[in-house]
Amino acid sequence: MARHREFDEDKVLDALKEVFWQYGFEGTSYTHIMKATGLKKGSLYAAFGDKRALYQKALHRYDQKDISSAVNMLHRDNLTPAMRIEILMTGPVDASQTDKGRWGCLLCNAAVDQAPTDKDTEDTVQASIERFKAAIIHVVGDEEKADHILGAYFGARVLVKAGFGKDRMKNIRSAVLKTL
Amino acid sequence: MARHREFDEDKVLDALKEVFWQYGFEGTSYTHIMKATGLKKGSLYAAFGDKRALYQKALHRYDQKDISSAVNMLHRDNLTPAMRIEILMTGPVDASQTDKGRWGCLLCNAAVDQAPTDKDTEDTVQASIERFKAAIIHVVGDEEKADHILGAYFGARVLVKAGFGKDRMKNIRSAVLKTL
DNA sequence: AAAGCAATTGACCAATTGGTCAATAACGAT
DNA sequence: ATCGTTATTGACCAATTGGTCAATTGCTTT
Repeated sequence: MARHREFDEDKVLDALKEVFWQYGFEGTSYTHIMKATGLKKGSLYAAFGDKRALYQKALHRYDQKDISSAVNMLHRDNLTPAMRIEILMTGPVDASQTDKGRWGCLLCNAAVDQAPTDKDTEDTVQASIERFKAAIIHVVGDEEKADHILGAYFGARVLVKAGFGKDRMKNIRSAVLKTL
Repeated sequence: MARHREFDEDKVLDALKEVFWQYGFEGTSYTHIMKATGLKKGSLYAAFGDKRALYQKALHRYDQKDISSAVNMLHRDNLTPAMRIEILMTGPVDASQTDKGRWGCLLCNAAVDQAPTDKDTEDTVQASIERFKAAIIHVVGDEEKADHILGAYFGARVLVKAGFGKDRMKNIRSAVLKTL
C-alpha cells in the first residue's frame, strides 16, 4: 500500500452536492469547488474525474440522501395518504422562507439546465425522478395523479426560486390536497 | 444625423430571445450571440449594453411575444374555461415532441438559474409570471386554483426538459382539467 | 465635395475557465 | 532504513470568457 487519503469522502460528496446545488453546473467553477471541498483541483481530478464526473457524483449524492428521504417519508404507511402529500407539499412552503430554499431542488435544477444537452445528466435525472414518482404512486395509487403531483411539486420549487412567497406555496399545497 | 443602423432591431431581439432561451444565461457566450444576431460584440454593446442587459432584452421580448400570446389565448372568452386550460396544458404535450420544446419555457429557465442570484432577473420574471397568473385567474376565477395551474404548468415544462414524453404530459393535462 | 457624426469592425485586453503534470510528501512493505 | 506506491500540491497551460477601443465605413447636412 501507500499514502492514505486525507479527506473524508462522504464530506467531500456532500460539499459537491451543495455547491452544484447552489450554483448549477456552469455557474460552479473550480474556485467554488475547491473552497467547498477543501481539495485542490489535482486531487479532485485524481479521485473523481473531470468536472462533469464531479457533477454526476453530486447528482447521485442528492438522489441517495435527499430524494431517498422524501421517498422514505412517502412510504410511512402509518400516515394517511393526505398527510404524506401534505408533508411533501410543505417542502416548498418552508423553502420559500429560507435562503437555502431558493436553491430549489437539485434534481429540478439539473433537469432545467443540463438534462437537455447532457445525456448522462438526463439519464441520472430521469432515474431519480422515476424513483420519486414510484413513491408517489405508492401513496396515491393512480399514475395520472402521481404525474400531476410530481409536476405540481417541481412547479412549486420553480416558483420558490422565482421568489414567490409562503402564501402562494400554501395555495398550491391546498389545491394539490383537494385533488386526492 | 449620421450613419444608419444596418440591423433590424426586431430580428436581433428575436435572435437574443432564442439564443438565451436555448442555452441559458451562463451557457450563452458572445460566440453564440454573435452567430445568432449577426452582429459583433462592439455593436451589441453600443446598441444594448452588456451581456446582462442583452439577457434582460431577451426576457422582455419573451414576455411581449410568448407570454402575451398565452395571455391573449386565455382571454378568448368565447371558449369555455376548460377549453382554454386544455389549450394551455397542451403546450407541454406538444413541446415533449419537438427539439425546441426541450428548451422549455424561458421564463421558467430564468426563474431557475438566474432569479435567485440576479435581482433584475427576479423582478422581470416575477412581473411576467404575475401577468400570466392574472390571465389564469381571469379564466378560473379563483386565485388558489390559478397558483396551482401555474405550478402544474411550470412543472410540466421542467419534466419535458428532463425528457419525459407525451403520455406523461397528457396525464398532467387531464389531471389539471379534473381540478376545474 | 467637404465636414461632421454615428454605426461597424477587428484587433486587443486582463481575467478566468477547465485541465495537466512534475515535484513532493506520507504512508506500508520489505 | 529504504524502496515502491499513492496522495497531494502548486505552478503551469492553452483556450475562452466578457469587455474595450481606435480606426474605418457610410450616411446627412451644409
